Amino acid sequence: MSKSWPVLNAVDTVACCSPLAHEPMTQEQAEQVAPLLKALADPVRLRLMSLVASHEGGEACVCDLTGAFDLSQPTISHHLKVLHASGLLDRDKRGVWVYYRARTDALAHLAALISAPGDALV
Amino acid sequence: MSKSWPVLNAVDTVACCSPLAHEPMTQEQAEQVAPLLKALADPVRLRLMSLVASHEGGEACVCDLTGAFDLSQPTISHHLKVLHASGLLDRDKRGVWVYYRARTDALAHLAALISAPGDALV
DNA sequence: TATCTATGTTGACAGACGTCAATGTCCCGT
DNA sequence: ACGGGACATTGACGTCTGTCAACATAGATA
Repeated sequence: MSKSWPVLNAVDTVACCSPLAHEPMTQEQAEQVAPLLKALADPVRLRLMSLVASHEGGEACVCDLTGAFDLSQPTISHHLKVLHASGLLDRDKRGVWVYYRARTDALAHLAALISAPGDALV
Repeated sequence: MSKSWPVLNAVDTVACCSPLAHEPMTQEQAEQVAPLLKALADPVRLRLMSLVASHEGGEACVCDLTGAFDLSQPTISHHLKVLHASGLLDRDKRGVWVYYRARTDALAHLAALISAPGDALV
């Protein structure tokens, strides 16, 4: 429980710490990273991330997304909020529409953390 | 909804499908992958994976793990069961002890799926 | 056989989570 | 100013999840 480093948000923590298998994670690191994975660990949110990331221009408005699911609009809005709050989606309101964009850097850092040792981090 | 490919377990699905941002995931793919992420999306299980993966020999018995947490032994056993059931940990009973080993291939495939397009899959 | 030790299982409980209907807010066109 | 469309928030509901105490099982050893 050294708690020596400065306060970082979840994405920064993912960016700074070692791959899963290189050395044991501290409890603090785990508690910072787990919410990011939890945000991704839902079928609807996984598809939302995928739809946004693969959409032309790298961004999509809510109206592009709701049609892909058999869920109510508030439910989609809720999932987008979770992804935005965790730092995996950027939010940009333009006029009446709200556009979401995938934080590919956050995804890449998460991927680097999960993968086996030997994978370099930025 | 082509549902044309044969039944695969979660790890195989991760191995076969495209990175998150390359093309939209199908609902079926998302429902196969999400449980893997959900298994990782807990601070205790993240640290368990990290402890096992970074332990000498690449494996660790339960007795090596329980001491790192302020949790009861049944709780650790429960988390290990979740990780094993999802295919992220291999289980090997030798005598009285049970050894767990990280499925680095599954982790690598998960990481490849999460990361941005351009990352090749095996 | 009896006992000890390492690990898993069961049952119960509080809290978190996904979902929806209803409502609210903001912006644009008329 | 008014009305409508795009999106968010609220409150409620059932379900899932993490945790523990108690108990069960299986292997080693005497």
